[in-house]
Amino acid sequence: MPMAGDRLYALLERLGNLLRTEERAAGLPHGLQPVHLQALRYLQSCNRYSNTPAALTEYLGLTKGTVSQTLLLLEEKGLLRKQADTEDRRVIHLLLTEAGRAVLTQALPPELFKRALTELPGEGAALEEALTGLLRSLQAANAQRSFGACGTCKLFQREGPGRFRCGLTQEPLSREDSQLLCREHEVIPPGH
Amino acid sequence: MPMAGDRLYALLERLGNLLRTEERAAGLPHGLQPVHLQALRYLQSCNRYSNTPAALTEYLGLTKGTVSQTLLLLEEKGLLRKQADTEDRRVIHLLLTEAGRAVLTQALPPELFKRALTELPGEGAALEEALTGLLRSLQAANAQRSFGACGTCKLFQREGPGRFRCGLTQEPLSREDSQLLCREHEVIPPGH
DNA sequence: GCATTTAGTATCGAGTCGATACCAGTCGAT
DNA sequence: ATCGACTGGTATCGACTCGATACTAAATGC
Repeated sequence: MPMAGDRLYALLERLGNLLRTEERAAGLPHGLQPVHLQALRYLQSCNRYSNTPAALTEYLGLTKGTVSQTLLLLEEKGLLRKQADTEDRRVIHLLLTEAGRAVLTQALPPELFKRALTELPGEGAALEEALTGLLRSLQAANAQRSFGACGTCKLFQREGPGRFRCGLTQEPLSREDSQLLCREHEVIPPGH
Repeated sequence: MPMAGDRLYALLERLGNLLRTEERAAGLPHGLQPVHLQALRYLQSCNRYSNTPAALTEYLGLTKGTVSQTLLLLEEKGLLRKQADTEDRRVIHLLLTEAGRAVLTQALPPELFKRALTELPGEGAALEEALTGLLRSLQAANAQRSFGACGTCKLFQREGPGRFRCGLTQEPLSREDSQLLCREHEVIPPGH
């Protein structure tokens, strides 16, 4: 007698497999593996504090050695370039090149996925919310960072229309900044 | 400007990665890879027509050569045994051994996942339905089989309380049969 | 009977991934 | 100011996945 959780687990696993298969196919023309596309996509949507190998490692949930290899390949293909940090000389920033951005817009998100989404009954908002909750629970259980958008962070401060500030670094933030993923993101606790 | 579909895509991808990581950890003590656990789980929940290498290949979305290797390893570890079909001597049936079942009950579903699920606001039923719809769309777009439970098939016939029949093979089905996954499963079209 | 299709296996190479070890830079404590 | 602990990143190695290709054997269709 399968419990309810088992079905949901199987469902998520199957969806994950399908997405991986699609990513594999999407990356094939460029000689890229699923994990390469994921790395590029992260670098496209993270803020300037979170575009380092260490942050990417946490995001992907892999070891730093593995990620280092991935980055080597992406650099060889000319899809990103490395830039040393001026403050901390151990840190390296990863910047997408034009070629890298071109690959992304061409390969992701898969066309099939977008089409399937339009046929979904009802708005995707509720689905998105439920999945976000599940992801947050799993991340908390694994002591993982949440990597949410800056504007949804506990430390995000509104100072006026279009004027924001990060409570951690005290830096001012633009509206574009507020939509980028941040490594230091902290979920706002449920009790508002 | 990220569209709504992009966020959902990223969400599913991240959840998939997390589940893979957990499966990796769960299989490690047994020397098993994520795909091995997935194979065992499928064989546990499929019906007697669908426990063949070919069916598993379609379910996992891999090539038959790859799956053949996976099965070789599982057989060496004594987690499943192969049984030749009596009708068609090309086909082989895959049966879990006691050891195989033991691994499954021990390793899956991950404890962390179950706990995270209990904290989900509202029932998981709606979430399950939405994800099933999405999965069906993607499967249809990829010309993939649905692998649904027998009792949800277009060809499933009810003949009385607890008495069912398969419209394809014309065989009688028990209540337990009706809950198993079938390779020949066909989704009931939306218009009821 | 002969060609075609289907189920499954064998082998090879590219590439992921974790483990381990290592180097360089930062930070803190005395 | 030097020592030690820690952090960011790289290098190397082995186990394993996965697709591609080629192959055998059995069923099927004409």
